[in-house]
Amino acid sequence: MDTETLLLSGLNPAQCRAVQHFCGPLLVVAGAGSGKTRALTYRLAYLLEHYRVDPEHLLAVTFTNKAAKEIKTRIEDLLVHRLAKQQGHEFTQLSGAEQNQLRSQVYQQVTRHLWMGTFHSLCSRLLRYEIEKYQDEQGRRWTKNFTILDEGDAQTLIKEIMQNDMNLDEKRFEPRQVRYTISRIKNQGKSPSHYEREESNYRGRVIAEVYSRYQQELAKNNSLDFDDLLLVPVRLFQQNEQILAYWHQKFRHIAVDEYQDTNHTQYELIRLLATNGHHPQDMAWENRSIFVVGDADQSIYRFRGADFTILLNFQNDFGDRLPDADTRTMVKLEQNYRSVANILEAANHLIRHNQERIDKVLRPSHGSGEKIITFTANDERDEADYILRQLRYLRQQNPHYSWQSFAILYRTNAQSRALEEVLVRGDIPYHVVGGLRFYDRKEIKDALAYLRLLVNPTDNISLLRVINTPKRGIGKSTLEQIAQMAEADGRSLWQVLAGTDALTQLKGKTAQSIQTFVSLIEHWQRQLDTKTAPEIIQGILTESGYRRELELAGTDEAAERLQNLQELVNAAIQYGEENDDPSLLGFLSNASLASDLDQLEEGPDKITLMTLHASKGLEFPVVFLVGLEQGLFPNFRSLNDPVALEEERRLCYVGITRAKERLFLTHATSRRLYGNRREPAMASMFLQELPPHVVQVDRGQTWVNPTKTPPNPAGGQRSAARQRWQVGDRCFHRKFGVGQITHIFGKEPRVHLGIRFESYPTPKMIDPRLVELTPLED
DNA sequence: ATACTAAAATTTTTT
DNA sequence: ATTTTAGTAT
Repeated sequence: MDTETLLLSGLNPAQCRAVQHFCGPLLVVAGAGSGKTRALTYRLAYLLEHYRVDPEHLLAVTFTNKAAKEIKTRIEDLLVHRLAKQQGHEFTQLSGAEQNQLRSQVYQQVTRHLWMGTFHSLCSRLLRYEIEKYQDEQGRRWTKNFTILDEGDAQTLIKEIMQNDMNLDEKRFEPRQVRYTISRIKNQGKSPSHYEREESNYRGRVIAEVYSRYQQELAKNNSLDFDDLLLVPVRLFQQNEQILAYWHQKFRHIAVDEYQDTNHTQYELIRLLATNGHHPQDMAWENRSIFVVGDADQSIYRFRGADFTILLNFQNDFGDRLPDADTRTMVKLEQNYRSVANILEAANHLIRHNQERIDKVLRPSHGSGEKIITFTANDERDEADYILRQLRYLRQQNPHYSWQSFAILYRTNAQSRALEEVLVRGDIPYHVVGGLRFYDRKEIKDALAYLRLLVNPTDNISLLRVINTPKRGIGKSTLEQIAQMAEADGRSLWQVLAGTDALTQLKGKTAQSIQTFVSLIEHWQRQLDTKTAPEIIQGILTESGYRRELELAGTDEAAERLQNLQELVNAAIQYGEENDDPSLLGFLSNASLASDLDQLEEGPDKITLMTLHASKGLEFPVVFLVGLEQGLFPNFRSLNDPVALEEERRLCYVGITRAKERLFLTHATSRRLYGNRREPAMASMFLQELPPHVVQVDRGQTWVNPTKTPPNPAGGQRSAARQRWQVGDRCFHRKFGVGQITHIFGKEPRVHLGIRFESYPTPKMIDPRLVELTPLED
């Protein structure tokens, strides 16, 4: 079988057209579940294998690091099979050693040369080569050891500037808001003075001032924030023709996934690389291409600067004006391979309520399936209980469902707590994606700060983080003195500490502590070229006393922290194995840019809890979409803003289209917020926007799948479960034995019983509709 | 310099 | 309700 057949078999005609695309622009409009990742992967493999493109010339931008890894692996798989065929073998029949040999050959020749990753990771990689040629409009410069500030660090820095340097009233200027505004200004490519000219009111002047000081701080710390990571390459390309020319000729074939979530800086970057600054319509596209994949209906990152009109404008931007341009520069993938027809119909019907979109429908490949179930709960606890019951029931009815088959999706991270409590109680294995990232944990940030300080001693933020962690008796007043000395002659904190003048000015004990700290750091710095990252981390943890402090604490929390630090060492080892020339710098970038989703490995069998945003690109046989309440989802901040409301609807569309077989939509009439109850909560408008004939309301009398016969967990004794219980009643439970009712929670028919069992020290909470409970006569 | 206590803020989504 | 921040006592 030749390459052509191998790579095109099993694809539909539209997918084939996308895969076979060689030069010029192509927009692939890919609805949810239409095999877009597959098309992208095969296209890249096809470029390499069929058109013989040198892997050096490919640039592929993915939305997550995980997606990049996946696509790389899949390309490797395709190429490995192909190579085996060429040598007259069937890959799967080769011995393990031979398979590994082929894999390593493909890796050495092809995949290791690919530039594939998120915008941020690709830019940080490019900047390790180029940043020393860059200077900003103030003439400030950075070195390749720059630190990447995460969102939290950026927030803290802005807050410090606002209260320490500028004495601003926090009531009038919320640091969060200011950070957000500055990020927006930066993404529009505006300097502080540029912004001030446009917004010359008081607020505008203040924000411009914070922005200006913030950039100054970043430069002083040799640091970049997430926005700079994208902006600096763009500026560099704009100010230096030769640099742009180099990268333009290197990246002859550019592919971008999730193009609808591209922001203006990212767009500019792609435009520059693809066109070398020429007008795209004057471009000669021989041996060059720009290939983007996206779906405007799944654009959900407007708050981060994403603008889906960039996708809608693609053909104007990169296409030509000839009459048949549309058919030559666009492919539509509308065949959905993921979900049953009922779910697709609901998704199609919902999204049609949006004004600002291009009409498109997803065509089903499967039968209608079960109806979508909606359920109204009393509160978030009741909602979680309902899900627990359904989980058990579905598992019991369908042996092919494992825990991995289920996902619970919600609008806000805070909603996970109530769900988790019930899942723990119900003994259901689960994991939460998002929320607190691994790299955001205190102990991990501390360890990373040590590493950052080693490679980038000008990084004051990291220095301040570690100088007194663990406690060394170097306190606030000492640091203030040092900061003043640094300020006075424009040195960094490290330069002052490492210099001789600081020690002479400070008192004996403090000076001693500082001397010890400085020697430690210098000691580790000398190891940078000889030791590996994991070795250095181990050294830091031991020699700094960090590990000992945790060991002495002896609490569960400390034990967990030690465990996490060990995980960090493991992560560094793994990074070393996965990368050709592993460097500490690379590991640090990786840590700054890793998302929680990237950590998500194929692990033990668990159900998944995550936000709707995090679920993008994933699929599950059964999806529970919870908290469908007006004000929560759609979020209250979007209720008066039609544009924001449409984004919420797209988010709902994304959620619905994650489901392959079953979809459950729940809402609660009352929900806890800030500790007090907020009610009544109206059902989400999105529920009214679903086509009624594919929806089945679950009223709770039958907690079972209403389209089938009710289950009978009590084995014909269901009437027993219907009994009205009273406090003091005695009962028998299959597992816990004889007990007595002590409490009744909730009102019929959804009650929970507090039961004290003779065999159990504390009262158990039992749902009589869920477990068999036989009444006993006194 | 650090440990403890009271108040005040938090919740939209994230590379 | 929980978690972060500011203030005070040791």
